[in-house]
Amino acid sequence: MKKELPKIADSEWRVMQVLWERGPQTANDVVNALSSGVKWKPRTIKTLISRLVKKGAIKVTDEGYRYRYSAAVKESACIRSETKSFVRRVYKGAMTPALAAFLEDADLSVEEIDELQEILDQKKGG
Amino acid sequence: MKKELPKIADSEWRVMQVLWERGPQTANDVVNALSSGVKWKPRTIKTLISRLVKKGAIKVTDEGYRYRYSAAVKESACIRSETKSFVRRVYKGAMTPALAAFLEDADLSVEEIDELQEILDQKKGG
DNA sequence: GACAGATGACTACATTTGTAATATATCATC
DNA sequence: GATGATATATTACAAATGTAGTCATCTGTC
Repeated sequence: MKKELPKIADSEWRVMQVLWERGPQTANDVVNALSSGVKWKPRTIKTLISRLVKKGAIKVTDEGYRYRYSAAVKESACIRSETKSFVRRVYKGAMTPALAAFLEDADLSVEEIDELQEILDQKKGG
Repeated sequence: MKKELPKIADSEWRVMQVLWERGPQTANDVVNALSSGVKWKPRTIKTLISRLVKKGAIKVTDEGYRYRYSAAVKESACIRSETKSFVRRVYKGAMTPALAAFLEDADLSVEEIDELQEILDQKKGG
C-alpha cells in the first residue's frame, strides 16, 4: 500500500528541503530559511507552499490565526523517486552505467573514494 | 568557449537518444526507431523534433524534398549537464552523498560491484 | 472597536511540456 | 500537368511551472 508520491518541481524541492531539515514551520519560517539561498519574493514562496499543499506533499496544522506546514512525504522516498526518474530519462533505466558514469566523472578525494568503496564492500559482503 | 546547452525536456530525450545512437536520420526514421518504445503519434514525434531544432539541439540537412536530422549537441555534455542539475536539485550539489545514496540504494550484482570498484581504484591510482 | 500589519485565498500571466490536428508544399506517377 | 502520398510548417490546447500581485481576514494594539 504505497502512497503515490506527488511530483515535486524544481523550485518546490527547495521548499521541501527546508521542511525536511527543520521540521514544521510557518510560512514565514520557510521564507526566512530560504532568504539567503534564493532571490524569490516571499509571495512566490507562499505560492510554492500552496501548490505543495494541494499536491499533498505538505500538510498543514491550523494554529489559530495561521498555519504550520510540515512535510507529508518522506525525503528518502522523494529522493528515490527522483533518482529513478533521472536514471530512466538519461540512462534509459540502466543503473550500473549510470553509476559508472557518475563515478568516472566525479571529482573525488581519496577519502571520498575510500568511503564509497566501503559501501561497495559492504554490499558485496551482505 | 563552451556552447550553452539547450534544456532538453523529458520526452525530447527519447528523440535525442535515437539520434545519438543511430546518427543522422529522417523524421520517419526517428518515428520508426521510437515506435516500439513509446505510444506517441508520429505527429507528436515530429513536434518534438521541431522543438529540438528550434532549441538548437538538432541540426537539419536539406535533402531536397525532406530533411535529415542529426544531434547538434554531444550526448556526454547533455548527460553531464542533466546529472549536475539533478544533483543540485536533489542533493543540493553534494556529489559524494549523492553517490553514496545511489550506491547504497542500487541493486547490484557482485560483478557490477567489482566493475565499480575497479573504476574507483583507477581514480585513486590516477 | 478602528486600524495597521501579518497571513492566507484567489487571481494572473508568460513559458514550457505533452500530445496532437490541420494546412501547405513537394515528389513521384500516370 | 492532375493526383495522391509525403514531409514540413503552422496552429491548438490543457497542465505544469516560475514568478508574482490583489483581496479578504485575523490579530493585537491603542
